[in-house]
Amino acid sequence: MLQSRLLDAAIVHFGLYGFEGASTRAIAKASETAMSSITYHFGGKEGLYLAAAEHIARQVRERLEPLRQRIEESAATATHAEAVELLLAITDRQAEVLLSPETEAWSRFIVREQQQPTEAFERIFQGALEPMIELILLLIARSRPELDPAERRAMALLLFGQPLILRIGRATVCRVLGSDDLGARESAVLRSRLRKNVLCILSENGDG
Amino acid sequence: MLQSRLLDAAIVHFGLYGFEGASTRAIAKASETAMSSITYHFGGKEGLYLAAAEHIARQVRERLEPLRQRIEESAATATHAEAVELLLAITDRQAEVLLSPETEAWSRFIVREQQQPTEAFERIFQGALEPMIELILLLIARSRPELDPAERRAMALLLFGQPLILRIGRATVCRVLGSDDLGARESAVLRSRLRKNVLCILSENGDG
DNA sequence: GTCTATACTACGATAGAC
DNA sequence: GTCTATCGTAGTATAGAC
Repeated sequence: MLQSRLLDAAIVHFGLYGFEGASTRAIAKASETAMSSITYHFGGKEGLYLAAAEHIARQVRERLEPLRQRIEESAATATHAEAVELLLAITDRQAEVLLSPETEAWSRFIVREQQQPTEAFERIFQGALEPMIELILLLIARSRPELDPAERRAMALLLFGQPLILRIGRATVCRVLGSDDLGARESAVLRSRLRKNVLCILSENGDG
Repeated sequence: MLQSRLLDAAIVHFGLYGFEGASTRAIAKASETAMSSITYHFGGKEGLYLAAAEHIARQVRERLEPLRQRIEESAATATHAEAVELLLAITDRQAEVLLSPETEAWSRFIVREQQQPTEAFERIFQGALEPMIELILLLIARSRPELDPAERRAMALLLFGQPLILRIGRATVCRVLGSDDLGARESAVLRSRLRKNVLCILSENGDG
């Protein structure tokens, strides 16, 4: 489908070169169509950009959906141990998604929007990031009810942020692990360590 | 000084718009000079880009230097508690730097290079990131000698990565904290929570 | 709906005045 | 060292054929 080919190419190009740097000619060429198709289907470069943001949000949401349903069903009645287990499931799933090659282009797009938010950030935030963070907050409220709300939010952000280096600092991760890319071995070590970190943070036996 | 004005403007523009998206005309205008000064001083757009990367690496290194010296002096003989204290000092300093407004432009530049590394990444990595991670590794080796080297590297990366959301996910952090920017109150909560997280991870009383 | 052709603007590099 | 002027290339948008 032409529109979907254009959206995929748009995410790659906007992610790599930014809104200004990307060229509608190149996006059209990668989608094997003429540049003016973009005007026709999306109204222009800006319309394509916003549609690309929504395309990303939709796909991220779809990947989260099974886990979200599972959590919404059980969060209200979960014990401390169950809440911790669900939090581990979220961060591990997040790491899995961020480690998988197909999210590379999405990530580049989202990171640009974080650094300099436009209308597109709003769509990605509300469509993908906010639901995920709300889930994390819900589970933190059950597993660490003694913390005050501001600290729970800080904790949610830091938990959510921890796996981000796997994608956003990819070049550094590879260099430090002495590997050209993150294969099964490297991924396993990173995810295992991430899991232990999350567990430590949630049980908080430090003198915190 | 003209060269330094050009470098500062270059970091801002390359960070915002990427290498292709940034315009040498705009950089020259922001530096109140003619575009051909860039050719004269840096040989062209690419030369300016690499010089900007080195400028960033140098400034990051300078900010780390006092802490680095303190750690190099004491790391070899540090007790477990001292090593943990120095690690807390590193991540807290990192958070402080990432929260400060002046690193906004650097961050945008570095993040672009992480996502799509060029020769400029090499200069930033060797000049700024690698020294910092080596310090973290040194201290982890002293505070958690029982871990095998691969896991120590994974731990160093995740510890190093945890504060990154403060800068890279700034738009999300602000939205979740319900604040337009990160003032003293928000920064204090985040840094305090970060400190507790690092402490938990290093003492590892989870079942990990 | 998708194409080609074209109008207009902005880019980087460079030559040459001072 | 810094400027202005100019060249060739590439960008977006749009009109109109089919």
